[in-house]
Amino acid sequence: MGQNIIIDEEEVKKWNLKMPEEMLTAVANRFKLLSEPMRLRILRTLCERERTVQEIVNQINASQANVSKHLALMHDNGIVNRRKEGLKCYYSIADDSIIFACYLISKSVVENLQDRLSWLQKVES
Amino acid sequence: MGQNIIIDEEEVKKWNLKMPEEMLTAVANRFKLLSEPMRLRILRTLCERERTVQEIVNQINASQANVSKHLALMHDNGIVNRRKEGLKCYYSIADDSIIFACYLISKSVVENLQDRLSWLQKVES
DNA sequence: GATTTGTATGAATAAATAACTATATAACCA
DNA sequence: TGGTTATATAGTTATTTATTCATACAAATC
Repeated sequence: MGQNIIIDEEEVKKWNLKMPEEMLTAVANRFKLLSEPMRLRILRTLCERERTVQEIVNQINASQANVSKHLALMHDNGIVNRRKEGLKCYYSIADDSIIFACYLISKSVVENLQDRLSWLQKVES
Repeated sequence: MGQNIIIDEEEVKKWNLKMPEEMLTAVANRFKLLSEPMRLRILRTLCERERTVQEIVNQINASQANVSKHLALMHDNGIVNRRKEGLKCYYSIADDSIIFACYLISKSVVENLQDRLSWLQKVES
C-alpha cells in the first residue's frame, strides 16, 4: 500500500494481444461491474474507508435493498471485502486496481472532453 | 508513445473522492463500452495495428453488421478513430488509456483467480 | 420469548441492448 | 448507367439487469 504503480506500454500491448478468449470474458465481466453509476458511487464512498451498508445508504441517495444487492454482487466478484461486527456489516475495497482503472478512465474522459471543447472553439472562431 | 505510465496511489484516492456526479456517469458509460467481450475482441485486434471492418470480421467470429455497430458506438464515444480510404474504412484505437485499463483489470482478474485457487487448495488439504 | 435493528433476498417490473435479418448508402469500376 | 464491394443502418427479438416492494434472516436488547 502507498506505493506507485508503473506501467510499461510495450508490455501492455503484448499482454492484450496474448489474452485468451476466457480471460477476455472475465475482463468484460469486471468492466461490467464498473459500468453502473450506482456502484461507482458506492465504491467512491469506500475509497475513503470501510463503511457499513447504512453509512453508504446515507451518503449516496439509494434504497437499502439496492445498495445491499450491489454490494453482494461486488463481493461475489471479489472487488469488495465484507466484515461482520454484531448487527453491522462493514464493506471495503478488496481490489485497488479497480480504483486505478477508475482514475485512468476518468482522466481520459476529461481529456476527451477538453479535446471536443477546443475543437468547438476552433470551429466557432 | 512508447513511454511508461506512472500512477501515484495517493493522487488516485483524492481524485476519485473529488470526482463530481456527472463525471461519475461518464466514467460508468466508458466502462460500459469495455464490458462486452465482442468489443474487447475488436479492440484487441486493433491493439496490433489499424484494421478495416472486414479484417476485423475475419479475425473474430462475428457478423459484419454487428462489428459495424460496435465500431460505430466506440467511434461515437471517441475510443476508436475512423479513416476512410476508398471503399474501405480503417479503424484504430484513439485512447490508449483504455488499453491500460484492460491491462490493469486483466492482471487483477488473474491475481483474483490465483487467490481463489490457492484458497481451494488450502481447503482441500 | 418478544422486539428492535441492520442486512439480505425473492418476486415483479421496466429499461437497456446485443445480435440478427434485411436493406440502404457510398465508392469504385466496366 | 449498371454492377460490385465495403460499410452502415432500420426494425425486431431475446436477454440481461437495475430498481422497487415486501419479506426474511440474524444479532442484539429487553
